[in-house]
Amino acid sequence: MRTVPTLRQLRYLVAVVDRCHFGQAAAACNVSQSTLSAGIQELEDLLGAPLLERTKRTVVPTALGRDLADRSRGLLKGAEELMDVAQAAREPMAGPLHLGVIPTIGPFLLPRALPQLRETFPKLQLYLREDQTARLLERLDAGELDAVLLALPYALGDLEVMDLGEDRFSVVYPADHRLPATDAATPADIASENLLLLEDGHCLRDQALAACELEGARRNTAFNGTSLHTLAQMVANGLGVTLMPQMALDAGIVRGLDVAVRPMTGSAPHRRIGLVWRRTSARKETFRQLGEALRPFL
Amino acid sequence: MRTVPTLRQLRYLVAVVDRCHFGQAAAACNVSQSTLSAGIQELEDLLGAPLLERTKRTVVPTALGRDLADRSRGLLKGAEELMDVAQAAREPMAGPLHLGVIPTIGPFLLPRALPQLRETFPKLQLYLREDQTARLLERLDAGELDAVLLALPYALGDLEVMDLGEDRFSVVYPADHRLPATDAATPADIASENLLLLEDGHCLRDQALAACELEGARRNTAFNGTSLHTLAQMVANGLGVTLMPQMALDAGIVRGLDVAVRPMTGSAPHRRIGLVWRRTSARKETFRQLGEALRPFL
DNA sequence: ATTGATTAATCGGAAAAAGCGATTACATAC
DNA sequence: GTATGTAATCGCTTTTTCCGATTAATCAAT
Repeated sequence: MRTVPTLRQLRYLVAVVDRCHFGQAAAACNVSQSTLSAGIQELEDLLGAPLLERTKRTVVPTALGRDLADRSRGLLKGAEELMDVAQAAREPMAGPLHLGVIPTIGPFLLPRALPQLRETFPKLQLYLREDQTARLLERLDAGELDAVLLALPYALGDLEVMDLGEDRFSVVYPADHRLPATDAATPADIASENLLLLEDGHCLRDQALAACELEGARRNTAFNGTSLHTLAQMVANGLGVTLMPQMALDAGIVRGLDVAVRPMTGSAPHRRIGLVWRRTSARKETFRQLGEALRPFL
Repeated sequence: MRTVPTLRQLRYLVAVVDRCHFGQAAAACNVSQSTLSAGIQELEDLLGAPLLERTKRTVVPTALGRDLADRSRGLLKGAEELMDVAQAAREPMAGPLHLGVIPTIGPFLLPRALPQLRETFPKLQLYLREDQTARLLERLDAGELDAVLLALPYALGDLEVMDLGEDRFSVVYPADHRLPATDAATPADIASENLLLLEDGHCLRDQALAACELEGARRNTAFNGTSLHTLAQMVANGLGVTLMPQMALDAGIVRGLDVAVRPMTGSAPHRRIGLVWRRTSARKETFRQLGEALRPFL
């Protein structure tokens, strides 16, 4: 069991490397300059190599110093995470939680679910960010978000997923449309129509096509909607038909519009709603409970 | 800047979680039982949550305790790595180094290079392991190897690669073969022959085929060699022709065999020799110097 | 039930460390 | 030169860390 540097020493190192100034680094660490200076020297003695060049009037970290400072940042972050894990274990449903949501879920699910969430978890401070899946996952990876509420299937990286349930697609078409008013629409019905979809980047676009076993390549791209509300308007104006998730219909997205809605036959085309988080996250229990609380609203 | 646990406390936690016994854990940490006991309590106070269940006579870690112990192991390992990085910066070419080598490089390159390496880097303790690329990379990932000497192209993960140079393929055929004794062989020449290759799993098999722009699918698989030496014997016995890297020829693999060797025309088919290591490795400078020292032997 | 053995927690005091303020040493700017 | 800004050093105090001894609790054997 070798002697290793203390986190305190590493914190000092990081502070100096960041600022190239002992005095300021000491202030940032809330210790005196002499204390910090001594700490750095201990570290250099222990490692047996210089970490800082003190020539001239300025301090410059050596290559080794920079390398070790980088690694130290990681270690310090890991130590902070320990605190987070413990805090989350003590009170899973308290504190700030940064949640990402995609635009085809957020506006429909959250207005219904949030009041109940606030009541059930009064100490939870929920910060929401709405964006497309890819960008939310970037932020999740970067640690800016704690979890993301999105639609599956989607090629996720090394994340943990909690499946919250399915969300079926229905066909929305103009009320005076020639489609026979039978119970359910078939993929063939849709294939013969002018199918309106969200613009590229929305996962719903690909998921809807895949779920209905339709080819996306030869789609009419002249009429791409920027939101599900836009799409509904476009259908009401007779521009074509569209696929709409049940969640949006439940939220009344076609209320007041002169359109008709039909379920789809057969394999019950749907997307799945999932809550995902980093495999290393400190708050898995928090997410699990959050997911359970959201489930009834699907 | 929050208060975080000390590495010392984390070491205590890991020791207890591993052994479920304060006394043994204390002994393993070279401290008294009272010291360790106090350290654990500090940690529990700091985190505000119990890490160990002390009911009955036995100690059982809580779920949180296990989780934190896992994370702590990572942090402690990271701290040890700091020491390694510093040590490697002080004396790059000293200490133990576990190097993996593939079978189509090791037996030809190392006998020539090792004496010189030993002389140039007398303090380097080189431990060698010979295996196929895929398995070496697994061990590299697991931290059992520090670096791997292999042949490219190969689909590597997130590794750093140092290119050491190219290694050309030549055609080896029986001395009495009908091939005209022109200077160089073409891919077409080879395509019409019974081409002998190493058995599956050897990267050389695919690399040779790719470099010569030959399709591998319809190859005769009845005669797969288990080593380049075997292949050379098979050619001498008139079973077909084969592709041999220059490195093996230089090492005299066909010496005493009744075969002929011809270079290949055109795009000079070759594999590249590379030294790879983990992007997070503590000893990049060591590997760089090692690579430079190996280069002249290609 | 009593005794003995094992184990973790607790306590008092010693040793080590971490920290501070003041001072020194050094380089640069004026 | 002198003033200024900076890091290193020194003496001293406070805090932390650690140990050995003791206590309290549990379990096993009698």
